[in-house]
Amino acid sequence: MDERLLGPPPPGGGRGGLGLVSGEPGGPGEPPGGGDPGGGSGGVPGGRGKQDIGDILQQIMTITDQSLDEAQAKKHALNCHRMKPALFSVLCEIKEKTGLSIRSSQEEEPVDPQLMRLDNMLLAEGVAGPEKGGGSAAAAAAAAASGGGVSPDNSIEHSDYRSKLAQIRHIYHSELEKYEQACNEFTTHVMNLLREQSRTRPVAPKEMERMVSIIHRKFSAIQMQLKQSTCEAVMILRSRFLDARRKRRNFSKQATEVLNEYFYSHLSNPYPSEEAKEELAKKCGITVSQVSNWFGNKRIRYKKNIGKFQEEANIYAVKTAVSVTQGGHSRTSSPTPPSSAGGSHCHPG
DNA sequence: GTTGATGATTTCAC
DNA sequence: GTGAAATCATCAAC
Repeated sequence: MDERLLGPPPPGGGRGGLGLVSGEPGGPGEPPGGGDPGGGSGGVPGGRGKQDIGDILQQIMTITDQSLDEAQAKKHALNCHRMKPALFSVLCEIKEKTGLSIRSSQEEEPVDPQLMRLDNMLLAEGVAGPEKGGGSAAAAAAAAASGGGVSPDNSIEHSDYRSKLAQIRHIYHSELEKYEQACNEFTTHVMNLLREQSRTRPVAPKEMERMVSIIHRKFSAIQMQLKQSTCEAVMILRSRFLDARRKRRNFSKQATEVLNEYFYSHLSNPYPSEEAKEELAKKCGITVSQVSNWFGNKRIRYKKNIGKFQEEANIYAVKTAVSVTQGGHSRTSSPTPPSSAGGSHCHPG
C-alpha cells in the first residue's frame, strides 16, 4: 500500500508536536486572533494566522508517524481547531488546482492481451465460465485427436481427465473467490480510511475512485498469476493425458480376424472405401481411424514381407471361399476355422 | 532382458 | 485429404 495516500511523512522527519492540545495558545477554547498580537514568536511574516496554518499543516504531516491513540487525539484536536475551516478551504483550492494529475491517471487501460489469452484458454478448457461437465469438450477434442474415443479404456481416461480438471476448476474458483473477497475487504477498508481522513483533509470522490482502481489493478495482477498457474496445471494435465493415449492395446482376436478377412479377400485392392471402413469399424468395435491405421500398417508390412504373410493369406482365402459356398453374405461376422486343404489365393507380386 | 508383433504417430509426396 | 514409408512405443511371449 502506498503510504503517501494515507498521509505523507514529515519532510524532515520528527514530530510537529505543536499547540493543539488544551492549555496551549491558539487552542480550541481561545477566540480567533487571540494570543500573541504581535505575530507570534516564530517571527513569520504575515502574522499569527499564517503561523497557525503552518503549525496545523505540520501536524497533519506528522500525524501518521504517531501511535493510534496519539493520532486520534491529534485528529480530534485538529477537527476542533478554530482555523480548520479556513485551512480546509485552502486545501480544497490546492486540490482543485492539482486535479489534472488525477484525471490523467484515470484513463482506461487497454485490455492485456496476455490476460485475454489466459481467459480464453481457461474458458476453452472448461475451467473458467459456466460448468459444462468439467471440460468434457476438451476431453472429447483430445479423444477425437487421438482417433479413439469409444473403447472403455478411453472412457476411464476421460473420466480421470475430467475429475482432475474438476479439481483444478474447484481450486481455481475458490482461490478466485478468496482474492475477490480480499479485494473487496481491502477496498472497503481503504475507503473507510479515506472517508475518515476526509474530515481533516479534502478527499475528492475522484480520488477515491482512483484509489479503488489502483487496488483493483493490484488484485488483477494477482489474479493473473492465479490464471497463469491454472493454465500451467491444465497444460501439464493435458500433456499427461495425451501421453496416456499412446498406450497401445491390441485389438480383440475377432476384430483382427474381421480386418484380415477383408484385407485378404481384397488383396488385389486392399483399400476399403469410407463406407467399408465404417462397417469394419462397427464390426470390430474400433474407430474408422483405427481401421485406416490398421490397413496402412497391414499394406506396408505385407508388401515388405509377402512370404511371411503367405500362410495367413491362404488361411483367409479359404475362409472366404467357405463363406461364399455357404451362401453367407457376411464374410466377416462368422469366420470359419482354417482348412487343412489350403488355399490357392493369388496375391499380386 | 530380449525379441517380434502391432497399434499409433510423423513425415513426405501426390 | 489420403496413402506410403519410417519410426515410436507398448504388449506379450520367451
